[in-house]
Amino acid sequence: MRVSLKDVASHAGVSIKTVSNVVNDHPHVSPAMRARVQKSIDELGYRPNLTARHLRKGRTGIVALALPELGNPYFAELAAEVVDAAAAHDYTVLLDHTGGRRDQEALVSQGFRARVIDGLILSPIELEAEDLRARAEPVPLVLLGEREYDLPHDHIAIDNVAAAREAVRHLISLGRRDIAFLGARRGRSQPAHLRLRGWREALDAAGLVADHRLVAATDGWGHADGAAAMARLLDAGHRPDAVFAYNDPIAIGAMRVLAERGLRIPEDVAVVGFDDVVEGRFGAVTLTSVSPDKASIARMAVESVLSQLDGAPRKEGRRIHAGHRLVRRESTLGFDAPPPAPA
Amino acid sequence: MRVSLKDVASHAGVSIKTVSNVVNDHPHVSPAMRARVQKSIDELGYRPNLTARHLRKGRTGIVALALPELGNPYFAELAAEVVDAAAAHDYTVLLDHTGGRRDQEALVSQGFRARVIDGLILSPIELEAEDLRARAEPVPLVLLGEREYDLPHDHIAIDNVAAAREAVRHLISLGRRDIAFLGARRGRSQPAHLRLRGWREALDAAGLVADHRLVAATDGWGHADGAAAMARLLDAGHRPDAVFAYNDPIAIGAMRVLAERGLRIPEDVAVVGFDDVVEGRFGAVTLTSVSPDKASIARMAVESVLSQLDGAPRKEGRRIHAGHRLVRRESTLGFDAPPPAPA
DNA sequence: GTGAAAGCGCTAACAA
DNA sequence: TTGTTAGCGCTTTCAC
Repeated sequence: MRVSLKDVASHAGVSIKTVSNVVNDHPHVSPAMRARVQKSIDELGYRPNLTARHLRKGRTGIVALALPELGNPYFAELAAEVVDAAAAHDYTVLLDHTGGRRDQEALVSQGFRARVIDGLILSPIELEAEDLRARAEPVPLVLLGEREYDLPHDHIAIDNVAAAREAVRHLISLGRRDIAFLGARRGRSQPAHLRLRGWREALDAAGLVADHRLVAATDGWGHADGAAAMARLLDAGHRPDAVFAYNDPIAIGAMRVLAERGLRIPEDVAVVGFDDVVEGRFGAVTLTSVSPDKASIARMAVESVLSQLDGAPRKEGRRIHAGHRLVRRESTLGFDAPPPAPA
Repeated sequence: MRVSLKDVASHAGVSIKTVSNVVNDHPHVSPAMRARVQKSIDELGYRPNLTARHLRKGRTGIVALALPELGNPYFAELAAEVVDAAAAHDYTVLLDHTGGRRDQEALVSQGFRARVIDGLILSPIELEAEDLRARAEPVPLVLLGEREYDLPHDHIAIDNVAAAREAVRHLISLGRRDIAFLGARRGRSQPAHLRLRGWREALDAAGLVADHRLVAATDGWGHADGAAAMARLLDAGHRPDAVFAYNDPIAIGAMRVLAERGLRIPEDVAVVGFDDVVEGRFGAVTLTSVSPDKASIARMAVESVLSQLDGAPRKEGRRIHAGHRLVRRESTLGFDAPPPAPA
C-alpha cells in the first residue's frame, strides 16, 4: 500500500505537520528534525499524493491544450512548445484534439472531457461566439489562432492579415500577377478569412484584381486537400503564376500536383505557405513560408492562463499579437535561394 | 464560489448522498426525487469536483504519454491515436516529451512531473533497464518502441527486425546491392539496433556484404540529421545504390541531398523510410516506407494500462507485436508506382 | 519550532 | 429509497 504523511509521521515519531513542513521545504524546521524526517521519508519511500494536495489547494497544476489535430505538424510543433512553456511553471499539459469540429470544440470549452484542469488553451476552427458565451465553466480560457471573438478571453495569434499581405506582396514583387489562394473554407464559417483578407488587400494595393476564381476551397487543411484544390484549379483551366496557401501542408500538396503536371516551381508557379513547418525546409523545392513565433505564442498562452488564475477574472479579453516573419526559400526565389534548412 | 454537493443538497432539501446518487446515476432513486435534485443542480450550476472524486476513488482518469519529441510526425500521429484510444475509455491524456534523453526519460518513469496519473505510456530512446528497475512508482507502465528490456512491463511495438528485413529485401529484389543504413546511433546505446539487425540479416540472406562503411550514424532523427548523414556518406566517396533509413524524416532529408547532388531517385539511388508519415506521401518523389499500425499500438497501450489498473500487477511483461506493412511508392518503384497519396 | 484538529468535496458502508 | 458518517491525504490555521 502507499505510504502517507501519517505513516511517515508515526515512523519518525513526529506530527503530521512537521513532516508536511519538511516535504514542502518550510523555513522554520530545525536541521536535526529535518534530517530525521527525511530519513523516514526515504526509508518508507514516501511520495506525496498530488490529488490530495490539489483538492486542498484548489489547483491541479494541469493546463489543457485543445488543438484541431495533431497530425498537422504546425499543431504538433506548437504542442511541444506549450509543453515546454508549461513545464517552466511546473505545469503539465493535458492534450485533447477536436478535429476542428464545432461540437467537439464546444464540448471542450465546456470542460467536458478534461475537468481536472486549472486552465484551457483552445485553438478553435468552427466554434462560434455563442458557444463560448454559453460556457458555464469558470476555468480560465485562452484562445489561439485565426478566429476572433468579441468575448472576455485573451486571444493570442500573429497578425494574420499583415502576414498574408507580406506573403502576397513578396509574390507581387517577384512579378507575379495571377495569385491563387488555396485553403478557403466552404460554407458560412470562414476560419481563413484573415489570411484571405490579407491576400485581397495586397492585390488591391498593387492595383491587381483579386479574382475569386483563383480562390480554391478545401475540406480540410492537409496535404491531400491542397493537392485536390490545386488539381481542381488547373483542371478548370486556371493557371496562376503563383499560389498562396493557407498553410504548409496545403502548399506542399499543391506543389506535388504542380510537379506532376510538369509545371516548374518557381519558374512557372511560385508557392508560398504558412506556418513554416520543418517539412517545408526539406522538400525537393524548399518552401517559402510565413513563420509564426510558436515559442512566444505558447509562452504567452501559458502565462495568460496562470495570470488569470491569480488575478481577478478578465472583464475584457486582450488581443495579443505574436511575431512572425516571411522566410524566403526556393519555392519563390528559385535555386539561388539561401542554402536549405536554415533555422 | 463553486457549488458543492452540500450546496445542492441543502437547496433541494435532501441529503448529500441523494444528490450523489443522482449525479452518479445510481439505480435506486425515485424519478420524482431525481427530477427535484436535477432541478437544483441546474439552477445552481453544479459541477462535480473531479479532484475530490479522484482522491476518494484513487483513480484520476488520466494516463500520461511520454514521447521523445512531438516535432517528429510519427510521434505526433501516434499521440493523436493515443488520445482517441484513451477517450474511448473515458480517459484523457497528459502529454510529456523527453527529447529522447536518458535523464528526462528516467525522470518521467519515476513519475517526476506527472504524478496525477493512473498509468504511463513511455516511448524510451536512451533509457536503460537499470533506470526502470530503480523505479519506485507503483503506477502501471507500458513501453513503446524499439527498445526492449527484460522487465515486468508490457512492451508494444511492431516486429522491427522483420519489418527492416522486408524493407531491405524489397530493395534487393529491385536489384540493389550497395544498401546503406542511415540513422544508427553514435555511442554505446544503440536504439536502432533492431532495424540495423534486420538490414544485416536481409543482406546476409541474399549473400551480400553488410558493409559497415555504409552505416551512417546520426545525432538525432530529424530531416537535418538525415541530410547530414547522406552528405557525409557521399563526401566520403561512398555511393550506395539504395538507402534504408531509420525513419521517414531521415529518409526525406537524405532525398533532398541526393537531389541536390544530381542523383535520381530511384534510378540512381532507391530510398526506403520507416513510419509512413503523411509527409512521405506528398514529396516530389513519394516515399516507400514501413507502415506501422499506429492505431493498434495506441489501442493496445491504453488497454494494457487499464488492465493493469484492474488486475494484479504484472509479474511478467508481455511482448506484443503490432502489425506493419511495407508501402511501396515512387522512391523505390519510380513513377510507374501507384498514384500518390493512397491511404 | 512543533502539535492537534478542521476541512477541501466526494464516495461508500452502514443505518434507518 | 434516503440519510448519516467516516474517511481519501493533504494543507493550514491556531495553539503550545
